[in-house]
Amino acid sequence: MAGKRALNRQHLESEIVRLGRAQLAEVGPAALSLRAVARELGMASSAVYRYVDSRDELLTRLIVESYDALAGDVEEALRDVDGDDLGGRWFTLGRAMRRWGVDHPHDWALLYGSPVPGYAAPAERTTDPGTRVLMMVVELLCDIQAADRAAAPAAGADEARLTGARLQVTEFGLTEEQLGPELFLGGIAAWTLLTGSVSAEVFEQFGELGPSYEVLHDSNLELALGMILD
Amino acid sequence: MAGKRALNRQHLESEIVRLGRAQLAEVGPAALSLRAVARELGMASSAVYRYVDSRDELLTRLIVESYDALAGDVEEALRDVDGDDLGGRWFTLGRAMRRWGVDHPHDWALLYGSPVPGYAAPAERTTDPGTRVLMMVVELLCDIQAADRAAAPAAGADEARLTGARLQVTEFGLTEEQLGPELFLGGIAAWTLLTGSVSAEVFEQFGELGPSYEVLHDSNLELALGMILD
DNA sequence: TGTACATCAGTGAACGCGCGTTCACTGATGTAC
DNA sequence: TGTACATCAGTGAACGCGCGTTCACTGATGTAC
Repeated sequence: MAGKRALNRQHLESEIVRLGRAQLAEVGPAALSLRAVARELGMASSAVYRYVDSRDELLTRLIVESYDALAGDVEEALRDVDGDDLGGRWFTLGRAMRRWGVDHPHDWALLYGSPVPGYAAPAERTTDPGTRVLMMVVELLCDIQAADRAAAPAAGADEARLTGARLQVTEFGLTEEQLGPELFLGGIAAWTLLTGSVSAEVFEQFGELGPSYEVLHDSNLELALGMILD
Repeated sequence: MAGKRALNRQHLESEIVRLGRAQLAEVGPAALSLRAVARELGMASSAVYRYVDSRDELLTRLIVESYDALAGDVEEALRDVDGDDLGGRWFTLGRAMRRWGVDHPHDWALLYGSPVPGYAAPAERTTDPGTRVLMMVVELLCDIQAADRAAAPAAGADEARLTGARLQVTEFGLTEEQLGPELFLGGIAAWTLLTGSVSAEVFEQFGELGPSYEVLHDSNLELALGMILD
């Protein structure tokens, strides 16, 4: 039995998320409206409540789905790269991330932009998908350390900074043998520069530079890599 | 003559912006409402139109005022620093910027977060205040070059990247003798890492790390400095 | 296979609220003579 | 200094629109015997 209802349900659930995403692109997360989705679906506004608990829940679904789409793209890009090519992995990851951000600017804003006022993402649903790409970076960092190719540590790293970093490394479930504090700090900076670079383009912080943003991003990736590798 | 009207006008204009800023912090830029401001002012909603052209104009005023407040804070912090202490200038600028962002998270979001859907900032009013801090970084870069203390350029900077950078340097009204393309690219990366670092904290992208963010920021500043100085 | 009952999908009205902006108007402040 | 007129501030009603969410209800799909 196909299960007419089950099928319809599946279809409508995905339609709602799809239309929600279109909404998002037009009016932004703060103005995301269930009524507008219902309208577009040709249903009474009350009907969508059969499929979605509330406006905020739709937002959560959009967030989770976006994190997964981004991580999926990055993962796929990394599949074609030789694991031993540490620098190549970083560039590939960084470029795939930019690609996704530029292709889905509003989804990028949802993940890495300003928080939505009045909405708090439920950690138990967003944390795991939200850290997938970061985890790939951490993996890369560990491989860099294993290959003994970590960048020379920054000059002025005092003790306070290093003990803080050690703490956070253990919070990731890693030991210092797997990921030293200096390399960890370099990784955080590299990650921050990476996301900042994509955000700068997506949010047009330098105006409309056009294709130059791609060149800038490569330059940023290069400099970021210098903080973790060599 | 004091000019009762002129005085009142001045007072109300600043009150409107002040209340608008409070609004912003509560509901975000997308939901910024003139009616709510009027309510808080105890006036009819139509009355604020004597002082503000439209909702979007209020948003513009908030943006311009925020850029100026941020730049003012940074400028003031820099006044206490020896101009020859190039590294000190960078740290001071970077820390002042973080301070302001952390103290005014919603204003930071307005300047460096997701664009407000349906609103386009009028370039003729926002560009100048919006680039004041960046200009201080550019000044620093020029001074670094003049002191012949630019960081060693990144390894893989190919010709395409450098000519792109040269173009942008001239768009800043500078010559290559004042600011070379490699240093310019380092400056962009440093700036991007700086804003990304503040945004990561303000937008709580690593969750609530608490005081660790300050330590991370210092680490990021240090690594960013390595891309421009030495 | 057919019937009886339970489940689910979708409706439409309602509640109570919000918004930006315009417009004709009253009453106070300012200005020119 | 006083009066006549012009300017400005603020009102309140209105237009036309939006929203999230609940609730009693109809009619279709599914299930157990």
